[in-house]
Amino acid sequence: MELPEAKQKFIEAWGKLGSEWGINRTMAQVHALLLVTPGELTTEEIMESLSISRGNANMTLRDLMGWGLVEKLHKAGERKEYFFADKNTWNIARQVAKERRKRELEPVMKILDELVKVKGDSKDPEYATFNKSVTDINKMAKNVDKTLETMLKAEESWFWGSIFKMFK
Amino acid sequence: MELPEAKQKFIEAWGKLGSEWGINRTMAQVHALLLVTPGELTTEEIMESLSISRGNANMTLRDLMGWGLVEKLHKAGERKEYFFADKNTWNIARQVAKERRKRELEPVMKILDELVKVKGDSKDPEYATFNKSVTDINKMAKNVDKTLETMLKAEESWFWGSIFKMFK
DNA sequence: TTGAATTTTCAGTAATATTTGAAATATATA
DNA sequence: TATATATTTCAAATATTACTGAAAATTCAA
Repeated sequence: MELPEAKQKFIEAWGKLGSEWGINRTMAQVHALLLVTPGELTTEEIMESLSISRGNANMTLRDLMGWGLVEKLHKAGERKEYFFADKNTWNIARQVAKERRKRELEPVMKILDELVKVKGDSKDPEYATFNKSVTDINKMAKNVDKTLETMLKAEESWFWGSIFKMFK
Repeated sequence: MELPEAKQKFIEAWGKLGSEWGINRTMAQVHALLLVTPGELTTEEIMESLSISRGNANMTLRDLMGWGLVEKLHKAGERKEYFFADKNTWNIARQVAKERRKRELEPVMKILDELVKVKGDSKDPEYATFNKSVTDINKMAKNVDKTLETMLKAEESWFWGSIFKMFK
């Protein structure tokens, strides 16, 4: 396989994976493009390369910056803005984990905390079932949250090293 | 908060979380409904409870069974089918991990394995950047895969216990 | 078998999400 | 300040995904 085709495949695969995980395809594709590009790209080049409109490119890049995955660069004497992605895979994973934790896990945990407090007659199967499910899910959410917290602070090699000690 | 309202909130929250993670809202809601219901429900009861059509209920239940999250039950002398969910949270997490690994991680890993093999001139920044990103992502994917494998085999308390030893 | 009860299918419709493109706004330079 | 260049916005168009409802198929008891 030649490089241009390989890049294309990578962009497609990353886009598909993103869409399966609630991230819009174009956003994942722009990210992928920047990951396999040395240096920086202009909006124009991204539009061209992925055949997307100016508006789409602009909004997508803004979103990616909001996720902390992409940054802007101004070159001296140039009007155009240049975009590049952090290519450190561990940083990417952490950044995604951090944002999803904040945007999705936290709100759900807030609701679960409310629901765990709901009182009722523990002899009533309706209540007992509700309470058990909510309590268990709440515990799991807290475990996931703690694990993410550790991950966010960790060095990559330490983190996987610790994980793999589990196998033995 | 009263039980019926609390159930409603739980179903909504689970549905929202699902949709943020690439699982359709109705599917997550039906699952949530079964999680807070003691015993089993018929298609009719699910339709009624969530205000969805027969067709939707039928397809959603089939999908949930495909994910291994819901099972059918036949009661002696009855024509109707009854549905219930496994309420063990650890089983649910494992089941979801297992399916997503198979459906999404595996296909991506197959592509990454191809892309890692692509040859080129390591002096060429285009190639070097592509190769580094793909190789790094491939490594991370393999680490995630191994971790999932461990999780799939593990007892809940052992798994979290091991994870939390990492904190110290 | 027959037929009532139940489940399944799927074409058509509805709801959501994404994308476009052109106008409005902003910005740097001369 | 004027002008060319670049960015942003957002209503409308398109594409994608999910849902409905009724017809077809299946199932089982009589």
